[in-house]
Amino acid sequence: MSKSNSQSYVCGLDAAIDVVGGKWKVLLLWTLSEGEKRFGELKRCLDGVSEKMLIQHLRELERDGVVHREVHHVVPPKVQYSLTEFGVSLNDALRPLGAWGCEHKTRLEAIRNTPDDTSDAEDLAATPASRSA
Amino acid sequence: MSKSNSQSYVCGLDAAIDVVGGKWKVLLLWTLSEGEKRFGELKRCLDGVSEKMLIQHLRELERDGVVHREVHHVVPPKVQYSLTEFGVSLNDALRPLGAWGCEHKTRLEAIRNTPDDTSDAEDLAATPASRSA
DNA sequence: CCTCGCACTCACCCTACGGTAGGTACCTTA
DNA sequence: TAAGGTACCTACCGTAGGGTGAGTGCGAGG
Repeated sequence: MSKSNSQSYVCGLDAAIDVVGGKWKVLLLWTLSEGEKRFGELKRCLDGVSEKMLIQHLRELERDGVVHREVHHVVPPKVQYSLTEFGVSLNDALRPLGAWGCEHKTRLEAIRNTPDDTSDAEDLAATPASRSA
Repeated sequence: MSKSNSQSYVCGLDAAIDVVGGKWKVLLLWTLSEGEKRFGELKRCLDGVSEKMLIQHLRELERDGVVHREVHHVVPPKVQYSLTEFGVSLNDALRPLGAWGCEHKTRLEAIRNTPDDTSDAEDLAATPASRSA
């Protein structure tokens, strides 16, 4: 992502979103929170991710210090990925957000699956009808 | 964003990230958490956002039900944006993440400002010949 | 009269994010 | 001998996310 890279984050949220803002990043964290996993396992767990993206995101997460990469120099290559304490703390910080998303996910899915309502009938030129949150 | 749009979210985190995953979304939420603000105010608060993105993100957040848009039909147009209860709950859910980011933001900034280390000396493809383990 | 500010809209452009496909070095199994 | 698995790398390519700049309708200020 790197939305505001190479300059100061405003409130910390930027930083966090920056770390976690890839397409598969949160899935990776989520999956790794179950425990150590190797590359192929992750690939199978995420199901749909391309190897390129998996590696890329793993590298970024490693670089950010949230995942640990352990290479075993054995004949069929074996690499274990796991969360660092940093990553665990990140996962903890993400938990409320996950709960929020879980709680409202059906609603959000519904919104996103509507064929684009464009329900701005009451825009700058219509009756200010009663709306409710 | 819409990383996995029109299909089920895996763990709720996807959904949340989807809502909040724009470049300025979290900043918007953060800014709006201070209270009702009008368009120009937001523009000045975020400082650097283009009007297009501001509107776009505001629209998306409105569509997701996290911000409320109130149009006053006065001669110089006046539009007030505020958080809905939904948005407030989202902000609450984001707070730990913000705290996490705040706590580690210097570290993350440092990582992101390093001119790309590529410190993988012991990789799988480092020494092409001498690797018999 | 000209311009500015508000709150947008529209058109164009460019980057980077993400996907696809093919290749690598080594060993195991059929 | 061929196929397959492991953990990658590399090049190419399409799209969408984001940026720039102009225009709009209206009143206020210089």
